[in-house]
Amino acid sequence: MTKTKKIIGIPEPTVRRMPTYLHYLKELNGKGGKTVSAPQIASALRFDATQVTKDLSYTGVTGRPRIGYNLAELINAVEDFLGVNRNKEAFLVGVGNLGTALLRYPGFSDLGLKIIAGFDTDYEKTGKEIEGIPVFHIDKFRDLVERLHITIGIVTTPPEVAQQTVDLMIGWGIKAVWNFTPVAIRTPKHIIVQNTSIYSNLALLMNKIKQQSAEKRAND
Amino acid sequence: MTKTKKIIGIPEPTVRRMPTYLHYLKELNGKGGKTVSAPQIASALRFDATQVTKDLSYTGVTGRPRIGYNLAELINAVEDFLGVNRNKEAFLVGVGNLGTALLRYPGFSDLGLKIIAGFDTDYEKTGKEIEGIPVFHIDKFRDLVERLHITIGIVTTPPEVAQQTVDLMIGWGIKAVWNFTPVAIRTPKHIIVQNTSIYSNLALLMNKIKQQSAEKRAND
DNA sequence: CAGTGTGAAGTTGTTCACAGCA
DNA sequence: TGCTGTGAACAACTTCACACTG
Repeated sequence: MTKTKKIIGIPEPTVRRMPTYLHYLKELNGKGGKTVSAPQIASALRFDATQVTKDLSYTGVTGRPRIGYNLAELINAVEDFLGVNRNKEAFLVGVGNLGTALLRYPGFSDLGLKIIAGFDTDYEKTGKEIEGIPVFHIDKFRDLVERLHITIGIVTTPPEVAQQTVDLMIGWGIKAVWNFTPVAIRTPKHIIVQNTSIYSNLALLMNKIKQQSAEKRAND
Repeated sequence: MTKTKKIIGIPEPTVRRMPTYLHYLKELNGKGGKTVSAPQIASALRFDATQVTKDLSYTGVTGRPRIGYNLAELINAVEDFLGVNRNKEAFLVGVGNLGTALLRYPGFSDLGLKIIAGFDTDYEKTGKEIEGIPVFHIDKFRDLVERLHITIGIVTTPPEVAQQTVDLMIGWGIKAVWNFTPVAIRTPKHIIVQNTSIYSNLALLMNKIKQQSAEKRAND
């Protein structure tokens, strides 16, 4: 049997919401909370209570009626779900504005990602460290990926060179790509790609604004 | 009649995809293309062809069988849809790593957003310019919002102060908030909020990686 | 035919309704 | 009574099927 078994099947929106839960739960924990209920989470986060229950059920925790979930246990379960402990390492290519900001960003470790090095083609940018993370010339990428067994590549290059950068990265052994450019990247099917476009979110914002003013106009 | 009419009702995923279309269409245009078909777009972007057709239909353009869409016309329609021309102005609060990167980001104008000024509480950061955009102390916010009629606020503060920052901004006249913190912000219902969490995307990436290794293990 | 455009079917995600429990 | 947990109804989005056109 060659058929690939589908193992988990967690709804994508659920995964998206997990970091939000984690953030809130940690905040609660910081305030000394011991238990938390789904309705409580829902009202704080403006989610639907049933949805919270369903989402949390994917982590495997089980709560108690009238009481809710044990906070520490729940935090652990969510962290486990997100794989915070696995502590994956990544390389980042394209040390421009966005790339630099990501290198400086302290929060990735909260979700178990550590950026080990940055790379660029511009010799002006290489040879330094940013927040303790070294920036190398792209020439070093291949060698370092192999030696350090890095499998995740973050792409923050200009869009024009995004595809060729990813092609190279994959050739050099990268298995998962986090793409911050607006380019729709082509990869072999076994490569994991996560696109993160600030533009999509901006488009949503602008559209909401447009819609609201249209409604206001219509109701005059 | 006080009932609020629902005017448009465009699917959110469609709005999200629009900037991707726009980017690809402009690229095509740069190469001298004159027409483009939905299947062509779909194969380049790895989308479903019917979905492309449906998405584009929301812009109001109409294509021709056997030929496709007029490229220039289509780009115009998509830009119009996204409101690129309306050219909205925004203030940004929290000139840290991410805030600085956003101030430096050249691409927002592609979608009609212009960041006019940055604000921070830290006097170390104020009084300078970043990429030509002045950074003021938060004390100046209220006055400038009123004088310049700014309605969009971008929040890149530390999470701990995100809620209070937004409360202030709204008190001072901001109508739409683009929130880059992981905090679920509470606002009056007439305020527009767009959350953009890098963590959600990272969670998605990590989850895909986890799932893939689970599948591989299961198929051994 | 190779494309547009659309109504209908299928799939995925959300919300409701309620059984079970302490 | 206030919560968990779940099966069923509902809503949103995607994909399919096909009629239509130059």
